[in-house]
Amino acid sequence: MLEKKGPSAVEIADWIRGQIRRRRLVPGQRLVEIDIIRQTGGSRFKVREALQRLDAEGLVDVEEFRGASVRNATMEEVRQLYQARGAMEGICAADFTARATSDEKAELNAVAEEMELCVAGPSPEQFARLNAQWHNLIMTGAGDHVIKGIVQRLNTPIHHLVFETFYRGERLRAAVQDHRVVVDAVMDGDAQAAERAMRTHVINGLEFLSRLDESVHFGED
Amino acid sequence: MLEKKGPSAVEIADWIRGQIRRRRLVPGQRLVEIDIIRQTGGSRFKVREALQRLDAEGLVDVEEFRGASVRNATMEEVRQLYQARGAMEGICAADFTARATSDEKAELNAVAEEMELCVAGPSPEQFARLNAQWHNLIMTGAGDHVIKGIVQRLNTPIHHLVFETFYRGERLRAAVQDHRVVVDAVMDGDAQAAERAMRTHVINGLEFLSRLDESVHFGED
DNA sequence: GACGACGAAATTATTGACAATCTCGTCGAT
DNA sequence: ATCGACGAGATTGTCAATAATTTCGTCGTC
Repeated sequence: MLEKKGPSAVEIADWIRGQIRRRRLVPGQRLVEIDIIRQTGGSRFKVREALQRLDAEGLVDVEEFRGASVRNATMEEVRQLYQARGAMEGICAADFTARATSDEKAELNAVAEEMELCVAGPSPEQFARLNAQWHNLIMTGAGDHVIKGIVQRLNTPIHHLVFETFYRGERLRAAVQDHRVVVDAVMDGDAQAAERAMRTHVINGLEFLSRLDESVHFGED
Repeated sequence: MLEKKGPSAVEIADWIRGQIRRRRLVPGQRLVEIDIIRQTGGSRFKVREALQRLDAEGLVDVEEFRGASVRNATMEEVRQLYQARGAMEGICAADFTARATSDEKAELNAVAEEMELCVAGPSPEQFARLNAQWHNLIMTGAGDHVIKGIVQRLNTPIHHLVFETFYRGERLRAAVQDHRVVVDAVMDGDAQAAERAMRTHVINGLEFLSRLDESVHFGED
């Protein structure tokens, strides 16, 4: 799976995180050490260290003598993760407005325009890729690398939920409109407005998800 | 050190985190496995798992074949941690306003009043204890346990910095005033105002620290 | 005296064997 | 047929021995 002779604990954790993001590992599923050792080629020490890292992140649950399993986030937990993410990405939007170069702002605008075209095409994967690129551009251009790291860790448990919403055309259209408001504020140099718009955008995603949850309850096991 | 026969990785991590918070372990200092094993009574496995947890938190730096050392936060890192903390505690203040019981609000007010009396007495430890209690009351009463967990993890690298500011009378008086504004907004039921006030309060702490840093540079090694 | 190669000491990483614990199916008594 | 005790298998926890790597002091050469 990994070509190097000895993957580090971080690399193994990344691998497991990737499996969870792709839904190859689903909430509640047990993570048996031996299987991970076989699939990653890591030593037992490294695998257990990786599991502890993920437990510290809140992504898996490690219990004494019972091993690790993928944690199942409750709707309340999801709500708080979205709230936190909205607040932190809001900060980044404000910092981006104040600190990003004009090249970076132009690129942000370009990606937003590409997403506007992508709304029509029925490709959630493409839209999700552009969406991640757009959000990352802002956090990187803002220079808030610490906050970016926090957001990305917070995102893992809700990653598939975000993706889920991209199958709904109404959500795509709303997201594109939200992005436009953010980009406009950035271009105007209005940091406060950019922050508000970004936070609103993320909370909109949460509320869309809540309505979905009420009718479908796809997050249970 | 710990009375139980086998402390878990979480307990060892807590112990190390406590040592760092008390400045018994300072940034740059190396964490030798054998020493931690002797002091905590944990097994080698558990100690290494604990170090990985702390590395995931960003509190220590684990390098291949070189072991762990306490990370040294830059001023820019501190700024981002404060920004994130301010945003998240702001959310909690809003949620507290909307969701806390009147008993909890009364207790918050009581602690704030106790702090006002404590400004005169020259006991930074007592003030710090009350301060932590006040902030925790809000996060707990808001029901935002996930966010509370995030904030507490973010806080560790800057804990001693916060404490440092409590030796300055001007900071104590300013903090007490900030708290008063938050409590008033909570009592008025104005969630938005509570959020703004809380965020301002945390950012004020950061700015006080920045001014301190410019003149003293006590954070270097 | 400065510089670099060498090697001993310290520390971390890996491995295998074994102990402790949990899970789950089976069997027997009522 | 139902319930509980028992035990085999699976999985995790611990320990000790060894390998791999870094660190740092020493020595020799220029």
